[in-house]
Amino acid sequence: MELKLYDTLTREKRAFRPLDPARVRMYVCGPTVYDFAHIGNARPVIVFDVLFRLLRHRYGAGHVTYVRNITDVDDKINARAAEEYPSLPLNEAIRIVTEKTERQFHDDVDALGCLRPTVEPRATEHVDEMKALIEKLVAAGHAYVAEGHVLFSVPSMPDYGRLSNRSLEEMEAGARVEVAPYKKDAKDFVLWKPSKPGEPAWPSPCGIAAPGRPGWHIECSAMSWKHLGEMFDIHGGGIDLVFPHHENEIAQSRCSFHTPVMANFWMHNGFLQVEGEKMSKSLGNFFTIRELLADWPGEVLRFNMLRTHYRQPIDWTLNGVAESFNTLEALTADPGFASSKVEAIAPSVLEALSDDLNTPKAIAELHALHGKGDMAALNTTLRALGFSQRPQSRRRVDAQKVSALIDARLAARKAKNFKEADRLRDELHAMGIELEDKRDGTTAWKVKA
RNA sequence: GGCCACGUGGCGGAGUGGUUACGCAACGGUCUGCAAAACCGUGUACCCCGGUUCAAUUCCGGGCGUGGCCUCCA
Repeated sequence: MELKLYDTLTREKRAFRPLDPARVRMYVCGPTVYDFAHIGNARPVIVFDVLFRLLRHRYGAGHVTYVRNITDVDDKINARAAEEYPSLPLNEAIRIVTEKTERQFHDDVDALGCLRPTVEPRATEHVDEMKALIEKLVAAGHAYVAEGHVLFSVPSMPDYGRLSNRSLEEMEAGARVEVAPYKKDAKDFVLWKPSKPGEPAWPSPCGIAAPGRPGWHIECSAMSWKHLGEMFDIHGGGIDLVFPHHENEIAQSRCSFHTPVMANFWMHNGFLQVEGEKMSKSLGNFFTIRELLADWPGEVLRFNMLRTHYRQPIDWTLNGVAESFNTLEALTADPGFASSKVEAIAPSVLEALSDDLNTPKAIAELHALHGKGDMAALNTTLRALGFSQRPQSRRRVDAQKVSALIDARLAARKAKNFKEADRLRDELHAMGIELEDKRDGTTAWKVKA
């Protein structure tokens, strides 16, 4: 069956046909590395990992190129570096912050069962490409130099705004920010700006004497160009990036290369709330991936994320995660799951995923395989979806104490002192220990989620 | 204010113009000293108001609610 994907640009679900089936190309906006990634950041990483796996399955692992950038030049990074390492030169502090954060990010998403992208380009290693694009845009009349800045001229692109479905006139009316005096038009955005002393700086393009640094959007145009070409198949990210980030990427890339589209499919994952409220530090419901991994296995977090379709809003709740633990534990109970490393996607699951990544449906199909007793298909499909191990509770227990209590309970049972036996079981239960009396007279136990 | 999503049983969530989604939880049963696990069984829900229709949760219009973007943000 064919793969159908929803395209934000055309607002329709349609058949996916790669420009070149021998090289399917996907770009996803990656993290700005200045702090631990939060659970909202995890959503696109997991969602597009599933898509990456699906594309590899359909076109062959060697025929899919997945690029996810690392933004390592940004005001927030500078601020964090200055704050954490005030005694170091800023550039050195920045390097420490970005490298450390990148490692943390990798550790976190590895634990979530995500494959590494084919390429993870860093913005600071693509400044030459950014400058080349900026030069092209100026030469083509789509950008201009003003007071050491280079600005993209939004009115120079008649169909600017198609992705976010807003017309130039509408944006005119909605302008709320104070307009910098050097801008020809309020909507124009920065491609290059001067660096303040001490800030990261590179020789400027377009004959600007003072050193500068790139604007926010140009890096993605540059890195996708370098690694995927002038046009490619899929561009993904969070729905909040539609405007202005992706809109501006499109403007930069299309006006540089005179292409009808930048990517054939624009995919955006929905937002995440926590316990029914917007996640924010002030509400105290802000969770980093790292914090959640302390309490829950990564595969449980992954499963919980995939229970909701990627375009739907997701309400991240403690109850939901606990339910995911139980469900995933049941689905991975077959001993064959742990022993086999074979990956394969069962036809029913493939069909669900091929319908715009319908992961809730796919999970229902996993339950159907489980119900039918088709454990081989279930196990290999789970692995293909990135679930590599059965969830283990993160509760810490004193195993010696547990076995002592269990021995005492077995003794009490033998003596038919059932009141004492039940009391001991309750005590263990309070510690999060679930008992299972086997037929052979022994007692197995496990730690609850 | 403009633009855009979403609103299904206790919870998650698929899907459909007329037939049981599925899962979790709960409840009943088998099993057990009692439990747990496992297995069997039990749930007729689709925000509101109009319209179209023989028939709407499903299509159309309006309303209400929630969230997102318009400024850094997945």
